[in-house]
Amino acid sequence: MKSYHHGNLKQELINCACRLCERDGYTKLSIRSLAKESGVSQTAPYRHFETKETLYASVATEGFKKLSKACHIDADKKITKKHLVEIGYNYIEFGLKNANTYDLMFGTAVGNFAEYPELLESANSTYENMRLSFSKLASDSDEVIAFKCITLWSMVHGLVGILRKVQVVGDDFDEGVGPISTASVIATNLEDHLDKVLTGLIQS
Amino acid sequence: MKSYHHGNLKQELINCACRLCERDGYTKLSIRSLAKESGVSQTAPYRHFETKETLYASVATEGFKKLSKACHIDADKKITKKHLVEIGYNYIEFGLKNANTYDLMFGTAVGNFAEYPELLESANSTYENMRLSFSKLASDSDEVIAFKCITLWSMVHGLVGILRKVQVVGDDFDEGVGPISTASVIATNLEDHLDKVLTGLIQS
DNA sequence: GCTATCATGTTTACACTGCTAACATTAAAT
DNA sequence: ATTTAATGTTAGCAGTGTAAACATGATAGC
Repeated sequence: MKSYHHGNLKQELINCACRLCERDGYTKLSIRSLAKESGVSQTAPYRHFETKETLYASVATEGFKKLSKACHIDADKKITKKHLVEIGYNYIEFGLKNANTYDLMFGTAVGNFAEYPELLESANSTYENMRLSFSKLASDSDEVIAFKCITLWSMVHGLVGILRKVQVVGDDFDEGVGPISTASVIATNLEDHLDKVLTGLIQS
Repeated sequence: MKSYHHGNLKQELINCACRLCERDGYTKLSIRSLAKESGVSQTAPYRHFETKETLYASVATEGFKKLSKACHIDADKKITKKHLVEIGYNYIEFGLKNANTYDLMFGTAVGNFAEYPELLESANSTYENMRLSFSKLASDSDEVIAFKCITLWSMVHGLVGILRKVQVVGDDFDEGVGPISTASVIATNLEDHLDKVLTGLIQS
């Protein structure tokens, strides 16, 4: 006894899209398959998402919320360098374990965040969280804090990219000092690595 | 008086694809439009590229060759830290000026480089060039050299990603210490920034 | 030089996609 | 109770990747 109106279609579409995006990558996701999965007509999603990019933006928004949570450090306690390393580590872990969603968040599938207020908000809040943590480590100026924060972010962001690129090739290629094995070494000693870089960053 | 056989179709398709990919982004590129552009039937490209991914791989290969060239330092002269900063700067410049091609090289459009020998070769050779430059700076062990090299690479790779993501939003958003203006500061002082990070890296 | 072969190009066709327009149903507002 | 707006459906367009069957012509062996 299915009613004509679904009742909760938008949220169900988003949930479904998040699941399928992460499972198969966002390129494999089609609005039509999504509609079928929710037992609704092919064009029903268009009542809730103007274009496919709008749907992508919703998935990316969810992604930033999860990333925010993964990188959150309890604000009450005193922040040490160890905490920052932890943030970086958690960031990288998120990027590697949610690789397909991560692509949607940082790739070009969603062109301009400013067109999607919720997305812009969730992305900015991820940044604000990180910045707050840095601000509790030392009494730097706002500019220096922001600078360090962006430096850490680009560092871990870059590592996610390189590690992923190198992982898929497989490790029977460059025994020794090639990019694959080197990246592996970095990956297995991530905390050490982040610690070194952050030490340089914090002291300067 | 056009002959049935084109004569140089494969190379023309690659050139055309490189141009269109960089102009419109690889998602806008279709095999059919490419064929039309070369004045040939819709399915002719399939005689030269098994799938669309194979075509992508060719474009990415060209990309790595250009990147290699952009990051090349003349091997004869003595390498100083300044040269490494220059490499990093050139890398970032390439990533920003060839953003769409860069996506193809480091995104997920081409899944596994190992399936495309020429691509794997050109990507590895980019890495080897960089590693060679590092090896001429100090007498580190191969492992340390590789480590530093991957660290610089992930650093600049991450900066390209963050800078691009933040650029499209526009700079009338977060006056002061938001990610946009901070990234702008880093961008306009790229040499300084790389110098700082590299100094920490080289001394450790 | 003649012919068989094979690389390369064409035509046709299928299943899929994003998206629009016109219409149907029902919940909410007046 | 009636109007209206939100949400759903159906039909259809133009475009896509790709496979199969066929056409053409360059080239290799006789």
